[in-house]
Amino acid sequence: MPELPEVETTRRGIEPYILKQLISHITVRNPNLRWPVPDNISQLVAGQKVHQVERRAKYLILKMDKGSLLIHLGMSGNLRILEKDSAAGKHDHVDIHLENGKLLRFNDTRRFGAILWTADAVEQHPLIQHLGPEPLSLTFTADDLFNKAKGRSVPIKPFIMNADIVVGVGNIYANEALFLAGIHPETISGKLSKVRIGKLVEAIKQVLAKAIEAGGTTLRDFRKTDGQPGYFAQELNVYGRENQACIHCQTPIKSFRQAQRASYYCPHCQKK
DNA sequence: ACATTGACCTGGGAGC
DNA sequence: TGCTCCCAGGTCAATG
Repeated sequence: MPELPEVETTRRGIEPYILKQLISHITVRNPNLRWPVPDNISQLVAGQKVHQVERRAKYLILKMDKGSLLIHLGMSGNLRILEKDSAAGKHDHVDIHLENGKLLRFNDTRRFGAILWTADAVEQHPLIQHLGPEPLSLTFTADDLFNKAKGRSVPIKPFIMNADIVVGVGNIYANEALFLAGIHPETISGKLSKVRIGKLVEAIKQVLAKAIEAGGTTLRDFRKTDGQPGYFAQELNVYGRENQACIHCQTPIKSFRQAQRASYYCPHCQKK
């Protein structure tokens, strides 16, 4: 479900309800997520206050008194704020109870998500430590991406989806950014000029920023924490638009499988 | 070090 | 209706 804009939308949705609140306890109905939810998670977290609600890549980080709670939504995860006695459905795996009577509920059909605790600085955590720059930060530049692409033979699409290179760019926004930059998804990363890499960097920033503004992209099950869909789906130019006319030249959008993911592009506007 | 593929899991839709 | 197959927003681990 979520790429960076959807995770950021979720962060903004939950922050007002959990910031400066005390967590009373955590209920785990099914600990079998991508990694097991620690069986003592409730003892680890109970009684602590939430000091900050951050996002790093697609991780949500709740900074507490004695450490941080790391939450990843995987492909199908979502978080909702509910009243404490709300009935739990089939895929409502974890409830984080607040002392104010609300609860933060983690729902994840496919269970690719994760809820983990770390007592150390999150930057040192093995899942965080290797991550590349935030795409919307000043550290993500044409120079940075160009230097990383040097000598690399991977096609540009899987390259920008690699979180070691830059974080937060999933399948939807990789397709969209490449369209905006006029770059064919199969272009060899190391063969792109600095100018074209610069266009790509700007396209990634633009598409992610606009998607956050729109509250993310709702395709199937993504919902903001208030239950409303995100509205970026109507601004998609290529993703999911196979055989439909390109908005610039009317050429039918093409689709193919690349690194086991669906890629979409305009054969006229996007060159290798 | 880098590139590629498989694996995890559930549900929805297409086709027969 | 029901079965089988393919697909889905992520990303780590294993393999060359």
